[in-house]
Amino acid sequence: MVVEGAVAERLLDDFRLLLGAGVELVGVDRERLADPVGEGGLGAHGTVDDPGRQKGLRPTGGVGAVGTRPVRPETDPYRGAFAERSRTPRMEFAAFAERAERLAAEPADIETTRLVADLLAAAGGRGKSDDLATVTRFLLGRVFPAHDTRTLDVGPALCREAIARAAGPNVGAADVEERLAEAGEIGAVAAGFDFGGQRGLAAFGEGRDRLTVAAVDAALRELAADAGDGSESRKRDALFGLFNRCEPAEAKLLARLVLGEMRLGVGEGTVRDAIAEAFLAEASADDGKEGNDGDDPTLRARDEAAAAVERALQVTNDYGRVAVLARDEGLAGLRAEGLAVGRPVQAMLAQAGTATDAVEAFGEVAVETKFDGARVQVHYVPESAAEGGEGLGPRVYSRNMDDVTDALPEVVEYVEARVSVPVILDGEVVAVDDDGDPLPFQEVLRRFRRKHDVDRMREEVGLRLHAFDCLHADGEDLLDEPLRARHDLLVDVLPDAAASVEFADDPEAIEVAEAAALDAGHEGVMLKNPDAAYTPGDRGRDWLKRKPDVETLDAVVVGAEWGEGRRAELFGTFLLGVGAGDDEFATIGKVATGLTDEALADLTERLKPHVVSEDGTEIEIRPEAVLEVGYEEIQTSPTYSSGYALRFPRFVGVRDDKSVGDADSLERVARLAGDGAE
DNA sequence: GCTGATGCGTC
DNA sequence: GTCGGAC
DNA sequence: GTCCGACGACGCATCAGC
Repeated sequence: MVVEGAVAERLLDDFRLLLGAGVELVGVDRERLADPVGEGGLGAHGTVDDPGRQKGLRPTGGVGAVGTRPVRPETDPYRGAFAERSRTPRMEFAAFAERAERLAAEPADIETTRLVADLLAAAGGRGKSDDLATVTRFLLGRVFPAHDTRTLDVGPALCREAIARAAGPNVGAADVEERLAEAGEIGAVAAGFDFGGQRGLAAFGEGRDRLTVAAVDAALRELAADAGDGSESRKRDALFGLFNRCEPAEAKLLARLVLGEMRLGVGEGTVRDAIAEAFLAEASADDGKEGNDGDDPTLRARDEAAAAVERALQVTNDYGRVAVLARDEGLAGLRAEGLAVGRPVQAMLAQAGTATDAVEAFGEVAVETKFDGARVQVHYVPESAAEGGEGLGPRVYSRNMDDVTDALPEVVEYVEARVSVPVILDGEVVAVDDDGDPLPFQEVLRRFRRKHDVDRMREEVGLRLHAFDCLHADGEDLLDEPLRARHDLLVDVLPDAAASVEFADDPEAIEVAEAAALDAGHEGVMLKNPDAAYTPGDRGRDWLKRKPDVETLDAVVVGAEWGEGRRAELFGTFLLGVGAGDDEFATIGKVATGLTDEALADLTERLKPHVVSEDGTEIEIRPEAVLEVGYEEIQTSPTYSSGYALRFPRFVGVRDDKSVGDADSLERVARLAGDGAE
């Protein structure tokens, strides 16, 4: 184990604190001591959550801060919760790993939810420990909640190196890579080495050096906070130290955790339901007396509990926090987590659908332009509208709730100039040229998360906000209002600038609108239910997105990569080329989706004999097979030799009727890229 | 100071 | 983002 | 319907290494 100076210092502090506080050493559960001493005290204190250590702003709201009161980005509602961390037994990382194994092995949804609920209950029995938030996030492969700017900055490469080091002097990064190719999954690779488990630091506390969930969490938070010169090797050291203390099952979980790929078959939906099941069961039971199958009160209560958890997640986007809230404050506490200006909400999402689908489902359809940009949410409390307090300058959040305000001064100015009441707006930021015409999505990317030279780039690529929804206006929360009403209010708060909507009740009219949108250079149209509420985070049927049917290209397979996970035994990706004369092929991208298991197996078998060379993950394949590949758009590419790449490539079929010479040519691709018409 | 590798987040 | 598979 | 995982391209930020 490597203990950095700061950690060591804190360890000592921690110990002094314990003694200084007059904690009785006699008769104290030995586990209470084993934690701060044996494992280095990494997780035994609240300092890791010190807001001062954060890289960026963490704009949040106080509990129940509904209405127009701005929430200062500087406040941190987590502080209180973590300040009271108890020094009580912690869940061992091995125990978590063991339960994770069982989860991964469980195929049935309902049983999975129960297992997760059990795990949450074990991690956070009320008043016993505070592993609940951590375990909840870990289950989803996260150390930090989604709405938190911190990142580990540890990816596959660094992880492999750390594993190699922990595996011993005879193991190099290349060996790890080889095993990865074999196993198809980093967790299995990590579990395959003997890292020494708990033997390493047996000197401490009679061999009690087992990793705890809290220790892993704290170590990863330390690691995330590191930056600057030498940080990469320090991160590698830290990770190495952790692996060194891992039994195989723990190593597997740790590797997956740092890469955010838990592969437990447990996602957000499962955790959401499990939180309700674990901590709101009493609420359900209270309501549920007798059962009549039509409207079973037990079921209704369960739905209510799940709904309360869901709503709290929509506004906080922090699974750990919501789990704690559900446990400690129940339904009432969850329901108190309302909308707050200054705290981003999950964005409402759309499914694919056609004009006919929309008309059939909604009758009258709200038709909007689908812009090819980046989704943003704008929160603003004008100085003049702040009740007594200060206003909140416009804050702009990405779909993932990252604060992107600084990169988008146009949006800030635009909103400041027009809006005079507190608002939460939903919209899309698009890149535009000097005439205001839309530019390709790639141009948006050049601006979106930029930190440097924002003003200079502004001259080159302009941005424009198209606001299309309003979640809060002048003290009123609008989530439950129908789209129609929300749009009316949007027009009220942004008089000359709200994105336009037109209403249509037949598919032909919608198609006309779609053609007009495409003609103007946009991506397609959104078809929305005018009577639907705004359901954050939901990809339901109330919003449909309609884009032109995919175009296809016949391309030659010139390479492949081995798959991971369920595709470990197969090629998972195919490198594509188009004819560039003289039996040469210029690469134009890779395709990996759209293949059924069967098609993938067939292609793998068929192409294996044509493998020319294998270099790490890269496999070169003799041009032999032609694939029909669908795509959304042809982009210019700095990566591929053709100079072009396909956006959203997907496998459509094998063109057995075509030889490689009949595949599409670079010439044709260039023509298609030119103006979309041949 | 520059370049390439790596990681992250947008679609 | 897209898509297939499992439930 | 919903959830989950196995994957695509791009551009910016950051760090290592020259």
